[in-house]
Amino acid sequence: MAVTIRDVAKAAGVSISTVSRALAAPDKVNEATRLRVQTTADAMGYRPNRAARGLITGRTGNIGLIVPDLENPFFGSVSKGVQSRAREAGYAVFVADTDETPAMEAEAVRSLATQVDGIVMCSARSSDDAVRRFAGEVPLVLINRRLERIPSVTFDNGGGLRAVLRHLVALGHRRIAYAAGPVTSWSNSERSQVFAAFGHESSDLELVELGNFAPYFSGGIEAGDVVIASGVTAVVAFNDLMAVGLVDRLRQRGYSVPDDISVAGIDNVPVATHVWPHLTTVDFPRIAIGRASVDMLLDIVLGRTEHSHRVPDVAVELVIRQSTGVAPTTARAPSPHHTRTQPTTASRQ
Amino acid sequence: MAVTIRDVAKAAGVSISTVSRALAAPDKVNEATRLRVQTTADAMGYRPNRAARGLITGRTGNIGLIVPDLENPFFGSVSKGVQSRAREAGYAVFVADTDETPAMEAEAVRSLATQVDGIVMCSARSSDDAVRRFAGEVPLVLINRRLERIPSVTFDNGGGLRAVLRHLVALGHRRIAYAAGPVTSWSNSERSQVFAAFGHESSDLELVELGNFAPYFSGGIEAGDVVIASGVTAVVAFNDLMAVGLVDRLRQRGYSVPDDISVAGIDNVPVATHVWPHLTTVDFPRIAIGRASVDMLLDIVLGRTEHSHRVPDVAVELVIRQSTGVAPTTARAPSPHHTRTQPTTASRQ
DNA sequence: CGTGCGACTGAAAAGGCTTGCAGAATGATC
DNA sequence: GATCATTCTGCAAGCCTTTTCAGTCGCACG
Repeated sequence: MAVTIRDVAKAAGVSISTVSRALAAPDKVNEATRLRVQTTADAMGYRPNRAARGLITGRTGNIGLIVPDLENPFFGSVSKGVQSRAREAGYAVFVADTDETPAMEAEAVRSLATQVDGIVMCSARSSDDAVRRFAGEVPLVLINRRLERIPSVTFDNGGGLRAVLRHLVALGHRRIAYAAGPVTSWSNSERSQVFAAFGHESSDLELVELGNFAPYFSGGIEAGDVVIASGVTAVVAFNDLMAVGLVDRLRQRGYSVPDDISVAGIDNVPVATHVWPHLTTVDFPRIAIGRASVDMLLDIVLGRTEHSHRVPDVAVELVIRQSTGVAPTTARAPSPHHTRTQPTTASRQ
Repeated sequence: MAVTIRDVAKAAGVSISTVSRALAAPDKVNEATRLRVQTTADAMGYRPNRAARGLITGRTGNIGLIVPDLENPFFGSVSKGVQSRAREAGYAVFVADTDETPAMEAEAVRSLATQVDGIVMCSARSSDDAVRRFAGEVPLVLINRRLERIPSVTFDNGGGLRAVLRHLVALGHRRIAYAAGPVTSWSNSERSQVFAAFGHESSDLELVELGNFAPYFSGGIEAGDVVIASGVTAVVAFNDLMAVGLVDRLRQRGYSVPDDISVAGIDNVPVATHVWPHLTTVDFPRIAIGRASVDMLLDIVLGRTEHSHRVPDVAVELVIRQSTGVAPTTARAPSPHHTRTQPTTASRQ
């Protein structure tokens, strides 16, 4: 059915070895024959069978990408970055969605391990030990999780969160909540620590951690009531999705954002500017991160690992928008509905 | 490095053929040996090399998924559906993101064709001829595009749009716009036709098509000004993302949704309920669609194609929320800012 | 005890490709 | 014209499985 190297060889009147070389190692073959082979190959629509090639070279030309949730725009962006860099490098990419469960991560690694040259794993939900085991099976690069001696690309989680907190403090907030994400999330635990430690920067600050909540809109809805009950004037959510849910719930309950309560997210996913008020958040260059992870993986796979195994935290950026404002003087009770004057800021994207 | 069937054979004291059979065709081998082989294979962590297997069986156990934009939540959901069904059936999936360009679709098909058993192609942007050519290269199932003699799963585009239009008419709207999506999009052209044809259902209706606009938030921003200039009282956008951009732009320009202008989207992606007002839209069961497409592809690949080549349009559902309302009596000029009383509707998801 | 049968098992080919090695052809040198 | 160095090119092995085909073995039956 498909045209094989043998067919091309016959058509071009050369041996299969010559065809193989003409296509893969152009300088080891006479220019004239090379051209002839190339032409007939193109004419016949020949495409080398990568499985067969992989069998002998030991490399598949594929990489795997494992993410917790493809519906989450954060991972969509990362996937896009991984995609594009991989394609440039001539690699195809397997994607596996694990529904945020460690079990499926293990399964994905097992089933992918044999047919890829390496795996990029995003926001791994598995235990440290499990992740180490994965790395033993197949070249592995972690995104958004740091683990001793495992290559990873991470971003400055702590710096981002601190920037948000300083911003809120500058606006006069003194009682601030962190709406935590999944317990199994490495970045959640890092943020949680940074949040707790922030109390030392300035005293007279009351920091309360709430949750954990699911890293979705629904988690934000749930968090909304808890935030209200906690009596804070500002809340930072684990991610933008949760922040958006929070804002929605607060409005439902009759609270105005940011007049009664300020809300900030983390991630700067597109939805952050789709909602009103536009979300104050922390921007991660997600596509760049995806691309960087592929570069790192290829460095390892191709054995050109000169540089360190860990990309320094990529810089993050506090993006101040309309969901955070000065702390209310009297707070607490639902304010009457009032529309603020329309900011004229153009929306991003 | 990796443990091969030969290693297992040696360890279990049998031939490689026996190992192969023990694992793949349990009834063709003595129960005792089967157990012994199974055990040692497990103990050694043997995983058959799928490339080698594919070489001989002609099947790879992989399928390809091609989508225009992974960052678009619509395709994220579809991917998730494809994912989960494929995994259940023991298939791994390659994903390719084409950045909405026909050229990349062709490239993706070419590079995937040799290493998958079939491809699911979502919202193909290529010409009919090109798509036909793809289908000639590899078993292909189309999502969201109908093409004579090519298997596809589509949804009732026309019915969805008509439902929205009837809804708007019932609310008293007489001048209604359709903000069109990409020219290369099949569903856009179908919607465009349905929209134009709708004029016949009731007379005294003024239907204007605007665009084309990009199927993103940014496209909606652009569309917003055009909509205002057109003087309509209601607009249906090509998709939710565009509708959200539209709403944002209208608010920026001082128009209230739905008091001055009603806006409806199509797709019911999560963001539809993340924004305020929640978007009136048409719901597609995206995950189910993804799953169905895999079923269909496998039917073809495995040669069990009893049923027709085309899944009947899957049902869609009009979801009425807060972005559409009764037509304004005097319309046109930006209304003063006024907040409507808060609906108490619970948000979905 | 010889024959035949069934149930298992093993040898070997095949699948498409890369690559080390040897052979052929070409050209240059003496 | 013969020799030798250079390119090129072809042969064949090998990558890991599956699967056909033939063979072994034990056992029941005559």
